Amino acid sequence: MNPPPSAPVDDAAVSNKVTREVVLATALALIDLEGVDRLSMRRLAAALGRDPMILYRHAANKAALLDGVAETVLVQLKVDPTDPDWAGQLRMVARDYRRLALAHPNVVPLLVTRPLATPLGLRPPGTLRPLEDVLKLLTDAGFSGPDALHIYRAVFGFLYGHVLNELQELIERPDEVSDLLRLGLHRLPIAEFPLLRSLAPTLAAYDGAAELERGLDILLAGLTATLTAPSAAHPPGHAADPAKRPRRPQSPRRSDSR
Amino acid sequence: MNPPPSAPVDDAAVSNKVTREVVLATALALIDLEGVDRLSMRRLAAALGRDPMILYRHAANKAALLDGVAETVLVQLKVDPTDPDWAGQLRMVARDYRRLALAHPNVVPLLVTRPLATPLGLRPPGTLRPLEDVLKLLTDAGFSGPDALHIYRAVFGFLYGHVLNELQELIERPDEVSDLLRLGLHRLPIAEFPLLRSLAPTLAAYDGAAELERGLDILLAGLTATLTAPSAAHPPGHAADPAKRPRRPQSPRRSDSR
DNA sequence: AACTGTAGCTAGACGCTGTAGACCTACAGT
DNA sequence: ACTGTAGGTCTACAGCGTCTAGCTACAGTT
Repeated sequence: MNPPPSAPVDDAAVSNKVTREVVLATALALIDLEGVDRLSMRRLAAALGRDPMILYRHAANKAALLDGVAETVLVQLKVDPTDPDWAGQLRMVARDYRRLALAHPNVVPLLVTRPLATPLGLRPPGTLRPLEDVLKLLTDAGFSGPDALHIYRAVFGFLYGHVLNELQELIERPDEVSDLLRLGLHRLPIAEFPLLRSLAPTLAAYDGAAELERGLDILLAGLTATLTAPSAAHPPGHAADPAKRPRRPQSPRRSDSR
Repeated sequence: MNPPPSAPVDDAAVSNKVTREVVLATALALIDLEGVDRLSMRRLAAALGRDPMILYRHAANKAALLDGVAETVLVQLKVDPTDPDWAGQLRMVARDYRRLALAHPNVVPLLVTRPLATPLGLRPPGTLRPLEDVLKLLTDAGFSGPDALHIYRAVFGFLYGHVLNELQELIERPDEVSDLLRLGLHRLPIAEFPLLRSLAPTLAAYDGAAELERGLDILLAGLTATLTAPSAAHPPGHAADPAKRPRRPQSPRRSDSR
């Protein structure tokens, strides 16, 4: 019955039914375009061609609406909890998360900030889906519950941090030629920030994807070394070897209620 | 004519000169107390017992004022770039950062969010001080500039992420007895989030300090393994020993420029 | 002694914000 | 015909950030 979603609702496309999805999609579009703090209920309503007050039919208040936007981005993060290659799967999730963050940089503040104000159980379910799925992935791979949680925290913690780092370095004035100028580093007193200034070319050549992979290399190697093999001290030397993964055969853990 | 208008809301001694430090300190106090979004220019001014417009004498606008608050917190992060034990020094910085974040949880959104809107060179200098100092620490230890930058990014990325993770899990209703209730996990449909619910006790028993140390163990070990000569660095495993750390007589590059 | 400059602060206003409350309309079920 | 409900609108209010103008107190100059 529904005609295709007809998403491009930017300038008052009227007469469309205003569903929650449309509201959130439009909000996301506006945020992508102008940033979070330029989004007001009235602007959003104007983009929908409606009265501001309809919005409150789909979100209790503005904060809830922003939670919804964060959720719509985060539900795109698919985890396959049946993948036997847990490390590879985590890698893919990490790449996916990075991709989402780069696609919606203006939403990242919401992504990292909103959960700080909301207890776990009250967060939008779409936000918790990846957590649950990763836990399933890891427990099925043989990790204990607490270890699975530990790995989740380590990987996603690193992921949050990486994304924030990468986005921070993205801000620049691309019209400038010299690296120093693009990054605004010329404003820094040379005497106080000699190294930072001298690293301008390196800063400008930041390769987020590679950096992410290297971090994951280290993290995953370290995690398996400390968690799965109880006695093995980590053998350093090589870093990237996504193919081999030590796996402990174990009967799949059933979902137990407490 | 008017004696100071009315009762100072906070502990503001009214007849005090309103300096930038006082403004920022009061703003920080208000944020610690009520959170960032309850801070308005008018409230802040009221806490100072003054007209809102004085604030613009010390900050160009509200965003700049928030930058100032973030800076006042961040300048407390001291790095000793002369410490020969670079890994130990990074550990201490990490612990310090975590301590600051826990002391001012409401400021953390500012800490991670504001740099996203400001190019490196335009950030408040206090914000960049730790970066420069860590770079000095690492280059003095023999790392190349790009490697130093890489290590900085890895450690601080992890640090950002860890702090966000830890603060997220802090939110709860402590009046509830059961872990499930405290975290609000009882609201989640059991069928969809079995693992998450079953891990309530583990979630509740989160030990942020230990988690940070373990992450640093992995990260620092992995970094030294991949970046320097394959000579073994300090052993991971157990963490807390801020006093002394094994030192590596490093050869490659000693850039002692000044 | 009067004049000017300036630093610190205040008063008022403007346009914008989030959202409460009343109200309207169209339609479904009884 | 009556009632309930979902969707939508209008008006209004308190609060927001910040612009402009102005006040006071004092320094230095003439």
